[in-house]
Amino acid sequence: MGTKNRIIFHIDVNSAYLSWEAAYRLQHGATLDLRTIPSAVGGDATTRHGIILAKSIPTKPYKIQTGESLYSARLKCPNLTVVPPRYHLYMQCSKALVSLLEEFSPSIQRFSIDEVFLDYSNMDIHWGDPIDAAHRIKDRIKEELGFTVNIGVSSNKLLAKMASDFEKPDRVHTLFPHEIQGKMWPLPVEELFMVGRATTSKLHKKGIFTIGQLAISDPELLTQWLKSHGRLIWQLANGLEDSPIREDYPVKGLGNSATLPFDAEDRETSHRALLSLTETVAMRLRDIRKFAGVLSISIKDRDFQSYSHQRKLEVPTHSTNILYGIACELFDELWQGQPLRHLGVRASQLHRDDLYQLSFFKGDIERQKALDTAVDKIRAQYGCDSVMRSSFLYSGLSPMMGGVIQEEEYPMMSSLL
DNA sequence: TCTGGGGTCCTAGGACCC
DNA sequence: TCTGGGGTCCTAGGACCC
Repeated sequence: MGTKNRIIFHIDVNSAYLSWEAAYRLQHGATLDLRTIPSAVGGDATTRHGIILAKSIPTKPYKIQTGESLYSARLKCPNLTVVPPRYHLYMQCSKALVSLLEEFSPSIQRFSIDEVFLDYSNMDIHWGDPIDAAHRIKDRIKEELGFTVNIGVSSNKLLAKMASDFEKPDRVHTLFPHEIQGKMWPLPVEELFMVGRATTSKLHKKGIFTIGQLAISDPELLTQWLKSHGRLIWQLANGLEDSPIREDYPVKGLGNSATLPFDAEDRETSHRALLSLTETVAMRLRDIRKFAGVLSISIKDRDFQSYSHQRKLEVPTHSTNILYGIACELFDELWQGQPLRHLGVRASQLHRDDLYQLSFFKGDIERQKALDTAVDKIRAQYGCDSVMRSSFLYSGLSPMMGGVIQEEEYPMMSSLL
């Protein structure tokens, strides 16, 4: 990777879930464009998933935040139109976006479902001036896919990402190093990537309110005070960032968690929820041919207090039954008896699933593997609900909890961009 | 019926070893 | 005896991102 004269694009779908929903509905006969009215994509409050996942630009005056409860959003904006999410649709839209972008550069990093970095360095011989090319890309996405994006253009990923966050929608913005003082430093410090709620409040207490004030602070003092994070945000405030576009890199861990439709008050119900989550996690592990080296469970009680417990496995595995057994042991060691709102299961320290160590349990491993393989095949052919454990009948719990099964697992965001 | 679910990375303390 | 110190591994919790 050349360090000089890189040209990086950051493509950010405007109000992604909502735009995708609106585009899909228009293509299927709807006459009203959700993007033109105060509207939001939100979860189902009756099953305690009632939060705002995405909101339209006309909701701006109401100051509704993503992640806020529907209840509170409707207090702020009584005529808010809320539609339920369709994650499979959003993954298809994301995929279509990436496919289109791949025409313009071989070096692309999918940063999240709705954000992509594209390395345009040396691509001007094919597609011309970067700013012109960014406009053409943006316009093609609008025409061919039916939704708008912002494109940020700069010489590194951080600045490109900050640029794409400027005025929306359907815009191309630049933020080259010489523009940092004028365009980025006046912004509130909380708008800097990696400055979240906790850091914002600490910075405010020290009188730092803008990105510029952070940038001219003493990096040594920031480092003493906020450890490595202090140095990181000082560098980002100064536009100093040089990470490469990472086309593919290994997934570090994967997990599923869910807020239950009702509190789990007894051990059996919690175990059943853990089984449901473990089914999904283990199937995903098998799908990417990885063993879990560590299994973690997490719980959240009525007061939103979270606890977690994890264990390194003596023998890494992706067997549903073995992982479920460990999840239950971890749960029994962790749970204090209080009603639980939320449970999670997560696998980390992933290892390749070939070349596993010979052990006394090899016969058992092979037997578990044969069972899992059979179930995976049936589910692939007839759907996830074609095979389920009888304990889920009449339990009020889904046999495979945890969002969407991805077609391809790809790693999501890292703080290193 | 107020508060989701998917990730990555860092820190701090204790165990353990030399 | 009156209290080393460096290194690694493991675990829990918290910060951040979308």
